[in-house]
Amino acid sequence: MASEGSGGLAERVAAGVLQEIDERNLAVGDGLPTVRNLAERFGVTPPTVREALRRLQATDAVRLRHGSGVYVGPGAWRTVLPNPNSVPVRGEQVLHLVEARLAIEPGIAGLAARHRTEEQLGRLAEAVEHATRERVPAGRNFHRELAAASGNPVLFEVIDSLLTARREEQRALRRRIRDRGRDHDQHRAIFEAVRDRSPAEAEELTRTHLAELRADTAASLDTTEGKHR
Amino acid sequence: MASEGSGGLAERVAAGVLQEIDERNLAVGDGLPTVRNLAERFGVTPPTVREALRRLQATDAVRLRHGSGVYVGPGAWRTVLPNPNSVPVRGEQVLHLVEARLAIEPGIAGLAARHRTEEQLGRLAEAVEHATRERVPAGRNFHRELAAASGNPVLFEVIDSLLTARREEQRALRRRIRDRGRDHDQHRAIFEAVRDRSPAEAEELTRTHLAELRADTAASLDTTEGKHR
DNA sequence: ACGTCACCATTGAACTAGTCACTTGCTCAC
DNA sequence: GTGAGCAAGTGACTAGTTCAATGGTGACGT
Repeated sequence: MASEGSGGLAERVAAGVLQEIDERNLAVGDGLPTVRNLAERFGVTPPTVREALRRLQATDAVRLRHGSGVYVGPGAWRTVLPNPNSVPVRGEQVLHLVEARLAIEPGIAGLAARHRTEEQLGRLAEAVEHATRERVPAGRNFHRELAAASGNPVLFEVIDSLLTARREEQRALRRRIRDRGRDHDQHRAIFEAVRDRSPAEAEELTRTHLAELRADTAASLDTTEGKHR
Repeated sequence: MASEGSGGLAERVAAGVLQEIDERNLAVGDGLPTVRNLAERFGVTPPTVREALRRLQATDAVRLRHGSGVYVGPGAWRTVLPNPNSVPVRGEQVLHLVEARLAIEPGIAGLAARHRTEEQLGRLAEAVEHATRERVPAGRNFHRELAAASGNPVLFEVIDSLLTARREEQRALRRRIRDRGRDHDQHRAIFEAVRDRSPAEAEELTRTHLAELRADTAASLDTTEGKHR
């Protein structure tokens, strides 16, 4: 009796849940009805609802907390996502990842220097400070905040996806190849260019920063894979 | 009895399936074991396997064909994906989408002019010709081939994601605002710059091409939403 | 000998019914 | 007031079964 949409039942339920999130203007963290409730609401059984929720969970559109409930996640409104299914990856791909950032991020830095707000600048400053103080991972947060300061959420999502993808491989690589000091100095320089609204300078600093990262990555790959190639 | 990994059973099964795809060097289109087979192999029941497969289906890592079997999809090795759950979107986001492309694609055109192979050039030429001949959507294929010619699969995935996301909204917009003739001329000009290995020219032509698209999109949004804002 | 079509085994899709395990909040003893 | 513990609610998973789509196989007609 149900409307014969396209695709399976689970897909239609997923679309329905998403539609409800949109119509009721639910925000991230808000709770959804229980699985059983959704099941009878859509005229299907719990396992089918679970399939639909798994599909939405893959893109972080919903979050399932065992024993608690189903909640809205931040992935519902994104246009581009990192692949949540990390297949082990060839070293060559890590290099492609860095080169993609080298192609994209300088322009973003330029946009950030032009369109940043005071609040975004503050968050960027905090990222620089935090990394200097704590001596932790550093890079990830800085580059995310830089992308956020561009004012374009889609660009932020792209950079966020590139930084998230293959995070573990990147971490393993960077652990042995980079001295953090230079990273921090370069980050600070980029920050200052953004603060002073100097697009060209921010762009160029970001380009050299990532070019060095690429060179280090390539060098590391040579020494790592050189023996069996 | 199973190893207490992290997350639910379905998540572990999904990881296991993915691992098997990787270990057995399966290619896109290859068939996977049946649901029942996978179920007993992982020591779970069919519904749980189905949940895992739904999760993988969301990113196009596997494809389920009713009555036939489960097959490997192209999404298993991607690093960035378009959001498969299209929530209706505000017009402002469409503008952000175009502006993101404006920030990213010129650099890609430059890379394509530098690193293109003859085969990639041929595919790009075919995209231009096909659009001119058939008078069909055009843009999508051209920009995809252009990104492919950059030689960086990650950049291709980024552009592909931006073109896929909100495809219907973009189509609806472009239908009324663009005369295809100018699009084709500009595409052809970009193609010639790539063919002649002129990075700077390819970059600049792409920039103006997308800048015009952005302007048209912005104008269209004004007339569309102007009345109720 | 060759092509066409009906048939059927295989396989995914979904349901029903039920058990298990985790979370949370409330109650009650201290 | 505070903490331990109980109990209701909820998601996670199982087991067995029915339905529907696919794709190959073999009979049939040409």
